[in-house]
Amino acid sequence: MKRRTKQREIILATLSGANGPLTAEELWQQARAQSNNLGKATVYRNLRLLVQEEDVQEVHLPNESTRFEAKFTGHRHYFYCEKCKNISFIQATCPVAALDGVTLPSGYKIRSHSLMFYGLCVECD
Amino acid sequence: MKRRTKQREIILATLSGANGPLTAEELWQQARAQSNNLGKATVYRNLRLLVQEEDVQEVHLPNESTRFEAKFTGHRHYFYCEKCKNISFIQATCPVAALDGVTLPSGYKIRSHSLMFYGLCVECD
DNA sequence: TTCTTAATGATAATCTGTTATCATTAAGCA
DNA sequence: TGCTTAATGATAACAGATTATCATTAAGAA
Repeated sequence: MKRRTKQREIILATLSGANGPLTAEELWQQARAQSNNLGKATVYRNLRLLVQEEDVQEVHLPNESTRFEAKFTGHRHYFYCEKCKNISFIQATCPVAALDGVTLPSGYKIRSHSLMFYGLCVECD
Repeated sequence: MKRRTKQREIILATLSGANGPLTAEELWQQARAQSNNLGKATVYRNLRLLVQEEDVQEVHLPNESTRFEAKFTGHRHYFYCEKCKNISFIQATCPVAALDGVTLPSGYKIRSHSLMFYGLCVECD
């Protein structure tokens, strides 16, 4: 039977507390603060499991390896700070949402989109 | 001294003729049609060179390895067809451009953005 | 045309991210 | 508490993309 482990709790808690999507590596580094001999394989194993169970979702961003974030049902975008290199969630009315479901003049039918901003975050500006 | 080779011409011509950004692998496959024993290392070498000289630019898209396209000075977006998996350029007024240079309420200063559409292309719809 | 050497093609090596292996640990039912 | 076995931690193995190596080829000045 499936077991509820301390490690999985920590992994999910770390993701839930993050203010942006994390790579497996970043997650491992942060989660180790709670469980100092946490194995990297355990992080990958649990991420796969959590994604299957839909408690966690993958995020694919330009020029970045796969990131993970705790389940979020809304629509939001990401902000990459060119100085500190951190990626955080950003709250802003989506200026593109109106296009979803639309067929462009060229004949392409849009089902969804991915929008990412680059610039300077609050701390770095 | 730097030499103008047949291989580099073919690589650049292939990129210029493409209707979307290509991965090094795709570029290699296509360019080999013109030069059937073109080496993959040559493709990588020339891509690096062409990027340095700014005749070619890299494009980083979500969940995709680095792609390359011939220099283009405007602003455009990409369309990923969920059926045929091809990525093509798309012409559309940018609904996000107005945000560039803007500082959001949260304090994030936007310098640029990356917008990508997912859906069905003309051939697949 | 000849000659120098930049560039090439083939392939081995490297790097990064992820998965498999396996002995050991611990979740949680009896 | 004891027992079964799912899950873990350490590490080797793997996969894909990119770079280095090196003998060979060919660009282009003389």
